[in-house]
Amino acid sequence: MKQPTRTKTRSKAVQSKAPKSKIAQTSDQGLRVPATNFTIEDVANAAGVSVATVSRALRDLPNVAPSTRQKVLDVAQELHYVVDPTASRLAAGKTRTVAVAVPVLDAWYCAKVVAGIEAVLKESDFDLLLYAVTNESERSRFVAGRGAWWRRSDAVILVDICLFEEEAMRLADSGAAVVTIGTELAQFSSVRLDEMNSAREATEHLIAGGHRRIALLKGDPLVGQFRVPLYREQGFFEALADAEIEWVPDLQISGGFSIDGGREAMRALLSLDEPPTAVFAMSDEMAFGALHELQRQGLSAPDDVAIVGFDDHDISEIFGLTTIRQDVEAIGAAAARMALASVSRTGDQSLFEPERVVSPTKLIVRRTS
Amino acid sequence: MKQPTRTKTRSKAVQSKAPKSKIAQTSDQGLRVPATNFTIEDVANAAGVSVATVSRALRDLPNVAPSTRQKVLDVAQELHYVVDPTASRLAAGKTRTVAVAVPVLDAWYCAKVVAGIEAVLKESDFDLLLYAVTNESERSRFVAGRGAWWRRSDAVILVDICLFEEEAMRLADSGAAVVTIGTELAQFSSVRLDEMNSAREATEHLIAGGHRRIALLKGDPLVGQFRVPLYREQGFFEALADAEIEWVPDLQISGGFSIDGGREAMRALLSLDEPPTAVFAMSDEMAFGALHELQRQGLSAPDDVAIVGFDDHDISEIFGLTTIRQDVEAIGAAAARMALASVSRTGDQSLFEPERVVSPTKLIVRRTS
DNA sequence: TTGAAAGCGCTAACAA
DNA sequence: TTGTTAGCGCTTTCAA
Repeated sequence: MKQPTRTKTRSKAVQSKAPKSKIAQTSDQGLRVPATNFTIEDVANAAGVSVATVSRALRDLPNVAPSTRQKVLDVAQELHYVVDPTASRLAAGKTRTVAVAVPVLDAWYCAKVVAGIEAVLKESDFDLLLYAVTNESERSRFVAGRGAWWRRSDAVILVDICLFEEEAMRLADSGAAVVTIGTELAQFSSVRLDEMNSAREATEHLIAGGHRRIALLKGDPLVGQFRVPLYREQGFFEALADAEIEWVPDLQISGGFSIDGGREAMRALLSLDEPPTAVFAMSDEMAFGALHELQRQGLSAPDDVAIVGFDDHDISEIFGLTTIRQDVEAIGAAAARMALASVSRTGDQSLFEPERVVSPTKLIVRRTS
Repeated sequence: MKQPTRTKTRSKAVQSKAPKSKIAQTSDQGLRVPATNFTIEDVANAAGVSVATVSRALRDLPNVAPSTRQKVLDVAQELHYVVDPTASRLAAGKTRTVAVAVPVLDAWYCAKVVAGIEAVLKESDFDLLLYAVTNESERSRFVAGRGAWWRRSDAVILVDICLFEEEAMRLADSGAAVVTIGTELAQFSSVRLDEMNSAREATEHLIAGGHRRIALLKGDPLVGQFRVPLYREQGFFEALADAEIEWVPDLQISGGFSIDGGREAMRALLSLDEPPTAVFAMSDEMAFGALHELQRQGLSAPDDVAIVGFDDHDISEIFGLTTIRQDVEAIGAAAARMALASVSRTGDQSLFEPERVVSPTKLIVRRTS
């Protein structure tokens, strides 16, 4: 028969006290948290019950006598006992952790999303594993099959990560609950904006201001299923079409969603034979760069070129930037809630209908238009 | 005798193939990653060796015949086998994870630090658990004893988290390697700026510009051992003293390190009977707020009030803000490297001398001064 | 060089 | 209501 080596040293007689050997190491230092880590077995011995009972009591499961539960709680408290999350995970198969993947960490948008997610997870005592999935190779490693998050998290939230259909299928097979932000895939729950109408509204605002030569400051070339730039583009074009404005290809330029990119793009636009009188930037950060370039050339918005951005970045108000406001933290929070919901659902994840949330946006008119 | 229920179904005869039952579920779908998760035992069976050998082979341990190792590697590859990190942690006691605690997630500074940390951890295949430790109660829960990170991470990096001596001692006892950013504690390795001299340089720059009525835009009231504001303050005062400028208490005001706070503070300063002619803001974001308020009142920098910030935020250049530049990502990266170094060190952590890095800063003169 | 087997600390059937 | 015990999937002596 199996011989419980470790336990053997502990006397059954010890009742409402922790095993002698371990307590000794703690001594009577009062405040200090013991360097020794007690196990569930220590608690069981000290409380005079079985480990199973301790486990139940600590997790508020039914079928534990109130007095027993209290006893266990007291002992655990006294011993500063905390369940080892790793052991718990191994035995129960739950990690109480969600993995979050973002394309960049130090962009305003991503930081806000993560903040929104974290706040919600914290309420449920879930941990957050953070991954920057910056390029193609990182993405495919993360997504296909067993990324680092695998078996370390119950759910994964993809923030503006573009997936190919095949990758999506693999992810769906991974056993984790998946929620996407910014993209929408057949298999997963998602939260996104009504990109098209938001972009259309921004563009219509410019048109209403009398502009007919409007440039589009876009993001990078697309990969996978990251459709955000496409949708915004579509809204932009529809607005033009409705106003019967002819589209000039030269006025479409990429700014890579960055400040620097916006600056470069604006420079290019201004050097055109016939520069635009207005610019719709797909992100506020690109708009900042554009404003900067205007300023450098002694020009200003809206006098020389009107500008509308997208996001309502914390700093946009200072620039007086007209923009489309979105509540990024709320988006993160919503995604986190979906993730928690799927995790707590029992049964095969693929049997549940993906949930879809469209977060509202609002045109904020300021001075640059 | 112990009866291996699960294993029993697998025939010993199966040699260089995975157990029939599991393979069957995968079928011959080619690309799809099998829904079934293989275990080390499956690999062992398929390779015709013991689990111990698989474990050794996979971790590049010595005492494995080259041919055996290759065999194991091949089989593992074929089965898409990936070690379960949880089980591995439980058995080996290493998590390959570091916990990062920041006071806020959506501040420019914190996002950059986290980005720096993440980039380094990724290189070593370490995961990053992210925690926002916003208030006193969260801090004490995180730090004292067994926070959520406990036993889930080998190291913890505290970003501008203020600790009381007692809390630091508990943390030191926790068994995790600890690195602090922004603060310096006796027990832990740290990376910080030369706050005092940086602040002094900023102030001296203002004084050199002829200013004698200089306001100080500080952070919040202090808690624990978060000394950054104190050090910057000290540098500021020393510069004043050196120039024999008398200090006016009214000119010292808190802006909570936020844009809004900076705006409020500037408003208060401007409503003074004798407003300052210059402001040293302890962060660029507060400086942005201050600039905004100036602008609102039809004033500008440096004509009406000169402003110097601290950080060199991505957007500072656009505002033409004179500031103290720090390389925040590098700071995060340095801290991460220290954390990895301590983790890989064997033996009692407390026996090692804490490492201390002071990251350089630089005064960037622009238009606001 | 390899394998057998005892854990790591917990959860969850199943018995009692 | 409580206890016993077989795992969870891996690492690590200790033998062979």
